[in-house]
Amino acid sequence: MSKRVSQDWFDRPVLDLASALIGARVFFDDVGGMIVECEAYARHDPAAHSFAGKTARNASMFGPAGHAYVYRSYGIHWCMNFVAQEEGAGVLIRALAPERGLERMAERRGVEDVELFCSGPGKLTQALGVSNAQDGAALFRKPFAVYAPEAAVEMITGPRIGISRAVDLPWRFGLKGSPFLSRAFPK
DNA sequence: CTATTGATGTTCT
DNA sequence: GAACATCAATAGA
Repeated sequence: MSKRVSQDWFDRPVLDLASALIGARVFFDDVGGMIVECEAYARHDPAAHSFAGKTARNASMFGPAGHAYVYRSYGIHWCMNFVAQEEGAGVLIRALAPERGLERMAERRGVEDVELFCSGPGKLTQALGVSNAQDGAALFRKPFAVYAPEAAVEMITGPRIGISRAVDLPWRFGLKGSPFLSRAFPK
């Protein structure tokens, strides 16, 4: 396995962080895998939760880089972001290729198909056991661990999913050809 | 395969 | 009241 990163690795502009995260690995309590899909949300981005300013929900986005911002989505799911260098900027982790803790993922998700464990932002938090208890947690300390990519990866980009503002920005990043994406990238 | 809908906490209007 | 960085179940082509 490649090098486990420390806080300074996260301390970079949000688009740089998002592209660096494809091929990186994230584990929570030794459950996780390779990041194959993510999206960048910038400080003055109309689609970002931080656009209208700091609130109780998004406070973690305004904290230091390298921490988690976890929010409730549609009243049901949890979604996890990695906070970047700029205030109010973060990267939504959308899909993982599962590598460790497969048994626990299957239990938490209630499915057997590995491709359904982490192929979406709500799915992967359920598989890893991440919830609002991890909002604001440091990603460079236990029980989290993040590892930089081992080698260069073939990356693709496209419009972000599930938003209605700034829909044309190509700030969704993916590992080309991965079977673990939440959806295919448009041609 | 695509389209539709129910679930439902928090934020926004 | 409406919208929302989602998902699973269901109906139809």
